[in-house]
Amino acid sequence: MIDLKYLQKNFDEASAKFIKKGVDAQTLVRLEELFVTLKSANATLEEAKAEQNKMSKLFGEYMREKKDVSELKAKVDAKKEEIVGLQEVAREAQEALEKVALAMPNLPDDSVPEGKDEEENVELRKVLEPRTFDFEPKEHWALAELNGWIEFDRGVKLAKSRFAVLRGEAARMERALINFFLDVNREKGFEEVYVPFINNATMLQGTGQLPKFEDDLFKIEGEDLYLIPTAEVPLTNLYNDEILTQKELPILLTGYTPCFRKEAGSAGRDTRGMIRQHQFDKVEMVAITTPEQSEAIFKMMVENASDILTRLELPHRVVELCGGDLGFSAAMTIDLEVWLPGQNKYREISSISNTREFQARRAKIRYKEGKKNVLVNTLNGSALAVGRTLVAIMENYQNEDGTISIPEVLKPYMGL
RNA sequence: CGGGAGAUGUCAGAGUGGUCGAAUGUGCCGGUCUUGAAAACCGGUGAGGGUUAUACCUCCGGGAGUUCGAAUCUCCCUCUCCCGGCCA
Repeated sequence: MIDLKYLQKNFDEASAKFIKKGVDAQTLVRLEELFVTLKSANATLEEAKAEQNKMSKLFGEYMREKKDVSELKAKVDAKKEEIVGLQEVAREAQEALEKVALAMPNLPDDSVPEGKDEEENVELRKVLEPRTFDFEPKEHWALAELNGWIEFDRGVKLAKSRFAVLRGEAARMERALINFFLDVNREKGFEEVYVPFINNATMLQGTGQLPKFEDDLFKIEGEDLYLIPTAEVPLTNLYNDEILTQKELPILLTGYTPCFRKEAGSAGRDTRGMIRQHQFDKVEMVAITTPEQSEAIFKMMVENASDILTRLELPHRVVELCGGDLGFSAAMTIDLEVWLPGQNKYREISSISNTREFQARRAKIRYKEGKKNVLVNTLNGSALAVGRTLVAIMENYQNEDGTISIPEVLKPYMGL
């Protein structure tokens, strides 16, 4: 959630920033109006309540002094009726504001490059040279079939399209990758956490998936519960509605979870293979920091994810997202894209974002700075997406006969 | 899933219709004392909104109701603990 007071006081500045993220001015004007309306409705209501409270206290005095209360009662009753109406006005104003405000994306940082979509993202650097093949490298689904690693059709049978089954060595590599990622993250100071894979609506709203992206989530029928689309949800909301001490910050967390996404809007893209599935594994990093700490932690998280790819000897590049490509909650995002020789392009394998106070305001995560309660900064990033790493290993480590070599760092994890 | 008890500030725990945002203890922060620490003593200390700052409003698990007035009474829901059932 954005800071409505900031919006009101610095309207022009805020709208300039929002334009970078593709929010139209009309919506902003409306939002500001709703905020002003709510404030005045509340002021009127509270004034009436103050009068009523005062009269009720008087009532007690009258009773004690055995004075006649019938006149006072009549006045209070009239005031009560007035309050009912005012309350309704205030409630409606509140709902109208929330509806718009909760659907409003985060403001991008000043440093974020201008741009409409992913075409205008900025490559910061490349890490490791892509290997040269003396044969035509295959795409991962072809390799999956040759090696009996992935069964797409049986996954579809068990659930529906975009579910897959990993078999044998592939299943073991999936598990090995999870352990490897968690170990590296732990080395870097992240605490390993195991969380529920099902969270309630309040938590999903805290991190920004609800109410706007309900269609992308798998909901449990008849319950106020959803399958998590990323570990960012449970890890960040671990501290939902809490006030932390400054001493305990920064909090660095890592956890493995499967992720469940409907991605209704993605039909037609990456329909083949493992790139876009309804269920996938991911190891996530989450940081809860003071505003002063978050820049440095953000860099560290990017370095860490890049380091993991380097240890796996997977060529990749570091890309800064432009304003138009930023996600809903992010103030800035850096993606890591891994080289896929079969597809002959770089594909996203990690996304690291600083949401600043955006999620903290929604999830009410604060820390004590002296006497004051201050919103934390929350950051999240993949380290890494497991399924896509498997794909990258398949394509980068393929041999001419279609077999796949195992990366050195994974061998101990696979008992080799 | 069945039976019983409960949900109050960091925690523990009082409060059963008004003067209670809430005793007391504890924790935490600041101070005195001390070479330093501990102990002792003194002071401060819930959250959100609102205001330049006060006023003022809301919150005692959540929601609805009774009442001039609710932490306190009624109803519904959720959660926790104990007993039983079932179970990895």
